[in-house]
Amino acid sequence: MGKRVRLVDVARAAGVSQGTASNAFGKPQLVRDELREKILAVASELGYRGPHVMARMLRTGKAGALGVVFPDNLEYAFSDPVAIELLRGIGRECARQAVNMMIISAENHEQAVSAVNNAAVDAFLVHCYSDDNDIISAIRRRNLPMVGIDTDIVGATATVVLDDFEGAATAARHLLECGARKFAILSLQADEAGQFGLMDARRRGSVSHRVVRERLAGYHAVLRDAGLSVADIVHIECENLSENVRSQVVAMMAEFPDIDGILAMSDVIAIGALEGLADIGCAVPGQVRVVGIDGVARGARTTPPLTSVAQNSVEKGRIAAELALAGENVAEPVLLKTRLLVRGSSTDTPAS
Amino acid sequence: MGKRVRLVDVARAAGVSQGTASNAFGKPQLVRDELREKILAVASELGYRGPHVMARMLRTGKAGALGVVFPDNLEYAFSDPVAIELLRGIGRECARQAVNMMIISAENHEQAVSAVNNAAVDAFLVHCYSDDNDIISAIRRRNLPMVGIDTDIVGATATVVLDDFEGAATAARHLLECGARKFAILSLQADEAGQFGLMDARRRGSVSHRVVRERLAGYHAVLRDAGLSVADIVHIECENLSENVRSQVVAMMAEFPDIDGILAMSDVIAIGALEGLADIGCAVPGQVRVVGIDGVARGARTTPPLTSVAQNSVEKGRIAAELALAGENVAEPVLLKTRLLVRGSSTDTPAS
DNA sequence: ATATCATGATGAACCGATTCAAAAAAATGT
DNA sequence: ACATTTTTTTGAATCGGTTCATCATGATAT
Repeated sequence: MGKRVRLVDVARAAGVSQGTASNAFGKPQLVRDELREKILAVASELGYRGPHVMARMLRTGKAGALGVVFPDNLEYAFSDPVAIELLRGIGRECARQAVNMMIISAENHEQAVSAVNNAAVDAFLVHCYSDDNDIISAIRRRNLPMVGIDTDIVGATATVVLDDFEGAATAARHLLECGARKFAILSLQADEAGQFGLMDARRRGSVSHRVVRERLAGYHAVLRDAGLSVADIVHIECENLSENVRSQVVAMMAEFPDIDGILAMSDVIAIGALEGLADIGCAVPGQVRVVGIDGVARGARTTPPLTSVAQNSVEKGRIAAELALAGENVAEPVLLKTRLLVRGSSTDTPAS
Repeated sequence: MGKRVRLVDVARAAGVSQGTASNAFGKPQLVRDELREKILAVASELGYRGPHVMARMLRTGKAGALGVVFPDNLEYAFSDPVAIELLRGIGRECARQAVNMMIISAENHEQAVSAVNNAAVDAFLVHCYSDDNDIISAIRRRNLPMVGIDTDIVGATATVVLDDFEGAATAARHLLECGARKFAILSLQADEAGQFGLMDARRRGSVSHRVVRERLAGYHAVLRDAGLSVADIVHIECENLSENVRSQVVAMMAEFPDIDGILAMSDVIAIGALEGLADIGCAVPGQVRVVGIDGVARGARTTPPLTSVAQNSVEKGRIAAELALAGENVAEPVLLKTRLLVRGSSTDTPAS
C-alpha cells in the first residue's frame, strides 16, 4: 500500500527536473528523444500511472468535459426518443472534439443544484428548462459557457431551437388541407409544474416553456387565418407519455365528439392519441386526422403511420455541443428548419 | 476582467483564516452561525463563486462522477434499446448517490484511451468489451474500481452479467416445445472485429465476447439434449441492427428453406428477422418460430408480437453502478435471472 | 477557584501537476 | 575561435482549495 507515485518522484529518480518530466508526458516534442525515453522507462519502473487527472485540471483549468443538464428526471430523458437523439448528436460532437460528456444527474432540485456545482466541466448544455429556476441560476453562477436547447435562457452563450412557430404552422396548414375543421391541440406541458388536462385561456396565456408558447402561436396563427376561432379549439395539456395521452384522448373524444383534427406537439403525444382513437374505434384519418411534431422513427411503424413535422434532433444536439465547446457568444438563436413528413394519419392519399 | 476571486481573498476580506472560510462553505456546522453568515456575506459581496471544483477534487481525491465506457461507437449505444435501459439504471443509481455520470466518448480506439485517461471519475463501468483491449488496459492502469457489465474482464472489481447460458437454454427449450426441429441461430458479433455472415465451426470456437459464448453454449446444450446435431444448425453472425439482419435473413431462408426455428441473441436481431420473414411471406409462427433475448418494449408491438427471454436491463445497470461506486471487490459475478415472455412469434396459443 | 471538556478558529502543510522566464548546452554562421 | 541562434533543461511559482494538529475561548463539573 505504498503511496501514489508522483511526477516529482519520477523526476528525482530519473535525475531530471520536474518540469522536464512533465514535458516528457505532456509535450514530448520539447524533450530530447533519448532523455524522454529514459524518463518514461523510469516512470514505468516506479509504477507511475501517468499525470494525475485532477491536478492537471486544476493547473490548466480545463476539464475536458461537457455538462449536459436534463430536466428533473433523468429516467425520463432516457425514455424520450427525441432526447435520445439529442444525446446522440451531442455525443457525436463530443467524440469529434475528444471531450467527454458529463450527464448531470439528480433526484430532486436541491440535488441538481449541487450536481451542477460539483461538475468538472468546461461548458453546460441545458435542455428544455425554462428560465426562472434555481438550477439555471446555479449554472449561471458557474460562469461557464451555457447553451440552451429548445429554451431561451437569459444569459445563455447561445441558443439552439427549432423553428417552432413555423413547424406548428405547417402542421396546422396540413390538417386544414386534409379537411379538418374542428381542432384539438394536445400541448406539451406548459411550465415546470405542469397542470395536465383542459387548458383554459388563462393557462394558455401564462406558458413559460418557449417551445409550447411558440407552437401554440404557430397553430393559432394559421387556424385564425382560416377563419377559425381559437376559443373553439380544444386545448389539452399532456404529459409527454403515450400511455397517459391515450386515456386523455379517449376522454376528450367523449366530451367533444366532433373533433376532426388533432395537432399534437410531439410524436410521443401523437402516438398516444392514435392509440386512444383506436381504443374507441375512431377512424384515422377518416374521422380524425392526426399530425405530430418531431418525426421520430417509431412514427413510421404506427397504424396508421404518423404524419409529422420532422426535425433533426441529432443535428440539433450536435450544433448545441459545438457552440458550447466553442464558448463564443452567439446573440441570435440558431433556428433549425422542419420538414413535413406526410404519412397515413392525416390523409389517405399522401401527396408528392 | 478581474481575476477569479479565491477562497483566500474571501478569508482575508472577512478577517478569518482560510480554514474557517473553507468550513463556512463545506462544513457549516463547524462554524459559529454568526461568523459563517458574515463570511458568506463577504463572499457574495466579492463575487465569490464558491469553491473551485477542480481544486476541491485535487485535495479530496473524489471526483463525484462515475465513468461509463461503451464500446467504440457511442452513437450505437444510444440507438440500442438495451443500452438505453442500462443507462437508465445507471442514471438512477447515480442520482440516488448524488454522483454525476461521465460518458466516455471517442471516435476511435486511440482517442478512447486518452478519453479514459482524462476522465475525472471515481470508478468505471465497462459494457460489453472483451478483455484483450488497450482501452481496458488504460482503465486498469487508472487503478480505480471497474465493474464489467455483460463481460468478464480480468481485474474487474465486480462483474454483472445475465445468466446467459440459462437464458439461451430457455429460449431453445421453448422453441422445441413449439415444435421447431431445424434451427438457425442468429448470433451477436463474436468479437471486437465482427465477421458477419455464416459462422463456421472454427469461428464458433474462437468467440471472445462472453455473452455470445455463453448463449451459444446454452442453445447448443438444449438442442443436443434433444438429439439434434450442432453441425445441422445454421449459425449466422449479425450486426445488432434490424435493417441488416432483415436482409441477412432473407438470404438465409433462400439457402435453407427448411428452417423452422430461429434463435436470436437479441430482440433487435429478432425483430430484423421478423421483418425479413415478412418480406418473403414466410408465416410466423406457422412456418418459422422466432424467439429473441432481452424483452425490449418494442417487441410487444411487432407483428406478430415477439416472444423473448426477458432481462431487466435497468436493474442490471443500477446494480453495476452501485457496485462500482461501492468499490469493493466482489469475486463472484453477479448473475441476473431471465424470464420467458411468450408472445405470438413462437406459438399461436400462448400458454399460461 | 481549579480542573475538565466541548466548541470554534487558526495556519501551515499538502493534493500533483503545468508553466514560463531564465540558464545551460548544442548547433550554426562568419 | 568567437558571436549568434536554436534547442534543452531547470526551478520556482502557481492553480485553489481541504485537512488536521494545535491553540484559544467559554462552559460545566468538582
